[in-house]
Formats: sequence, C-alpha cells, structure tokens
Amino acid sequence: MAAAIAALLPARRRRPRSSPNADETRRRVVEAAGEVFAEHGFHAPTIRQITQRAGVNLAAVNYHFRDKDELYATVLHHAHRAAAACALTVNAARPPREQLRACVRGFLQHLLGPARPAWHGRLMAREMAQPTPALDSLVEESMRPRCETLAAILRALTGNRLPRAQHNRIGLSIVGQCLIYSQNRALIERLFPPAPAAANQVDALADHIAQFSLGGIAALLNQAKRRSQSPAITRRAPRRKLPAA
Amino acid sequence: MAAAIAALLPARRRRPRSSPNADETRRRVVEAAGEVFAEHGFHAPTIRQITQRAGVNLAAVNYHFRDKDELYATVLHHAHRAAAACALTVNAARPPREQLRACVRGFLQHLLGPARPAWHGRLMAREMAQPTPALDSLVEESMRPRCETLAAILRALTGNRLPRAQHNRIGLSIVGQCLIYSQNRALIERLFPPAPAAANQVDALADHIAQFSLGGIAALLNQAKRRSQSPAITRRAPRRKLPAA
DNA sequence: ATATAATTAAAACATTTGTTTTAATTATAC
DNA sequence: GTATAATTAAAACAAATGTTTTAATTATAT
Repeated sequence: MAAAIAALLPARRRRPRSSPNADETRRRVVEAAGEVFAEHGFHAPTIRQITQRAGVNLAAVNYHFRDKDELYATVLHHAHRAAAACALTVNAARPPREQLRACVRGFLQHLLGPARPAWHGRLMAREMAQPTPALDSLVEESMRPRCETLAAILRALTGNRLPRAQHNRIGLSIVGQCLIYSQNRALIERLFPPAPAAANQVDALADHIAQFSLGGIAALLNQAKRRSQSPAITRRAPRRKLPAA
Repeated sequence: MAAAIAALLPARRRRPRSSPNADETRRRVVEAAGEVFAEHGFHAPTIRQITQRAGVNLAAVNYHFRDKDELYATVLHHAHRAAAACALTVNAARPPREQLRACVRGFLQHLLGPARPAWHGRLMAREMAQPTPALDSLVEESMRPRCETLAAILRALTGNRLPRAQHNRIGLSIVGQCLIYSQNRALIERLFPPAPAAANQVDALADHIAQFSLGGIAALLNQAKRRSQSPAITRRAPRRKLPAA
C-alpha cells in the first residue's frame, strides 16, 4: 500500500535508499547546475541546459530533486559547506596583521579559485548580489560566522577604540575590496584587458588589500585620536579660512 | 505604398513622428521597466509585470520598442546619461584629497540615491554584476570616463610614484568599497539590521571611504619607499627563521 | 467635417519552460 | 532466476511568456 501511495506522489523521491549509480547522476546534476547558476543566476538557466550539460535525462531534476527551486537550494547548500571548511585558515596565535592577511587571502581564494569546485564562491557572491529566498540561510550559516571572525581581528587591530558603526564600515570596506573582483569580473576584464585577477595572482591581491586596509585603519585611528584631543569639533577640523582677496 | 510596407513590418515603430501622448506612455514604460530591471535583473521581470506597473497596454512594449531587448537597451541608455551628468562634480582646482572625497561622494550619491530616478545607479551596478550584451556600451560610455577621472586624482595623490598595476588595484579598492553598498544591499540589511546605508548617511559613508582610502594609499607609498631603500628584497622581509626546537 | 495615420486595447499565437506521465531499463532481494 | 523496486528515457502537458494580429480609438491634416 505504501507503494500505491508513493505512486500517487510521483514528484517525490520514492525512497531515501539510493543506488550508487543514482548518487552519480545526482552529483553530476549538482555540479552542472552549480556552474551555470554561478554564471547566470537562477532564472536564466533552463533545466534542459542543466541536464544536457550534466549528460543526464531531462526528468532527472524533477526526480532526484523536487523542482528547480530545491535543486538550487541543494546547490547552495553544497557551497555553504565548502565555505565553512575554508573559514578555518586563520590562526588566532599569529599577530593580528597576519590574521587579517590570512583572512583576506582565504576569502579571495574562495571567490576566485581555483578551488576545486570553482563555482562555490562565485555562486555565493551572486546570491548576495541577486538574492533569492535562500539568502537567509546563506547569511546565517556562512556569512555571519565569517563576519564574526573578521570583526574579532578588527577589534584586535583597533584595540576596540572605535564605535561599533565604524567597525562595521571597516569590515565592509575590506569585504567590498574582495567582492568586486568576483562580482564585477566582466567589468574589470573590459577595463584592464589582461585581467589582474588571474588565479596565480590571488596572493598578490591579498597582500594589496591587507596592506591598503591596514593603512586605512591606521588613518581612522589617527582621526579618532585627533578628534578626542579637540572634542569641541566633531566634524573634521576646518582649514584656516582665507579672507577673501 | 510606404504605408503598405509599414503594414508588413508591424513590429517596428511606424513613424518617428510621435504624438505627445505617445511620448508619455514611452516615458511611463521606461520608468517602470527601469525600476523593476534594477531590482530583479533582465530575465525575471515579465512584460506583463512591466506594462501593468506602468499602467499601459501589454502591446505597448512591442509597439514603442521592438522587443524586450531593445527596451532594456533604452532603459540602460537613460541611466548612462544620468551618470554622465553626475560625473562633473569634481573640481580640479581643489586639493587632491578633496577631489577624492567629492568623487567618492558623487559615486555613492549615484548608487544609493536619493537621486530623482533612484534606479539609475542600481541598474548600472546590476549590469556590471550580471552582464548582458549591453555591458560593452555601458563600460565605454560611462565607466571608462569616470575611471579616468579617478585615475587622474590617484596620480595626483601618489605623485605617480607607483606602477600602473598598483594604481589600478587602488582604484578598484575604492570603487569596491562603494559598490558593495549597492550590490549587496540585501546582505548588509541582514547583517546590520538598521541599514547603515540610509539615504541621509551618504555623506558619512563618503567621508569614511575617502579617509580609509587615503590611509591605504599612504601605507602603500610607505611600503614602496621602504622597498626602494632595500632593493635586494622584493617581497616583504622574511621574519627570522627560528631553528626547530 | 472627413480621411488618414498613429496609438491603444484586446485577443490570439507560437514558443519556451517547468513539470508529469508512461514506458523501458537496471539494480536488488528472495 | 524471478519478482519487485529504483532509476532512466522518452513523450506529453499545462502554464507562462514574448510577440503578432486585428479591431477600436484618438489625433492630425486637408
């Protein structure tokens, strides 16, 4: 009878018990879908494109996954796990400047590869730029923890002497410097034809961003110190006004 | 006879001569399409959604524009012109630090509004993140000139003492800090619930980014100077290697 | 005022897309 | 080896979407 009921719900997987061969087609579908979702977003790619690229039958998506939405959710979940594995590369025993460099490098590595499934980072970057309902879980499971890591490094670097809002802005300044290379790849390739984000240049990029950001943080600390020394002026000190003529 | 030929090509605009009423529907379609393209990209929005939002008939898109593609191109062209008008806010007579701040503020204003048609900047940001064939004209007409402005400011700030590749990276660091607020709005709203990019905070954001970037540039200049003083070491000086145990 | 063109409105079309169904094949258990 | 379930393959479907067509309406020129 259970079989009869299952026959009435044909769009669902019949049994969690899966043959090794079935696992292989699932894997191929996820891989193909990941690549194309990362490249063109959720709407543009069609199921026919995906299944053709995976070399499986059209119905495989609706058989192994409920529908296109669940396939996308599954693909994004795979990217989650890869990201989590990547976040552990920061060694809290090193000096904060080194930690920042390692954190940036890990992020860039994840975004620009060549991590083995190269689409993981790009897919997450795209999801942030063009959110679907799946964004919430992405933020909570992957982005927030990584954000906490960065925030801790920043607190160590500033001695916690800056207000929270400023810490947040600094974090976004650092992340923004990384994301632009992933999210605006097409733009950069057109502006600077020999793409400066080639895979083997990830380390050079990380060095640049870390150095640039350390300088930025130092400037903000200096500014805060100057302000606290002349507390009457909350904005920047006005330059001497030259009398007209 | 010309009329007969026109009747055979019904998908084209019959005549460039347009009544004032027709101009109004064109305007409403462009406005509605701009908002929804900026929000959801090119593929997701349907012509029915757009025409309904504009309060015009479904066929208006294919009558006044050839098809969805040309409508998108037209919308993007409107955004171009608004961007060009916005790029003139930098006064070359001011000191470079001021120019940088003005440049950043103009860019942010364009991205985060509230410029009157608020979708202009967002649409361009989206086009860069998810390029269509229309990206090329966007880059050449809008981005490259703006980029040149920024590059000139940077050369003034560094005294042209850094290699070209490093100048490019600095420019991308600055632009990346701005773009993240537009391209990852959804992410930021989830991470920092009271959005720090509220419209009236554009000035504060521009101050932060300018200050941060000036500090970053100073750090890179320092680094270059240190390296040129000890030219044998091209990478950063290796720390003393501790012998094992 | 009337004729002609331009524009709008409504319905119809053709295609694409996600999904289901039905049949064929393969693996698994007894 | 046979029966049963799981998986794959192929075809069929239904809904949605971009586009056309045809008719109605409005503006413009003579």
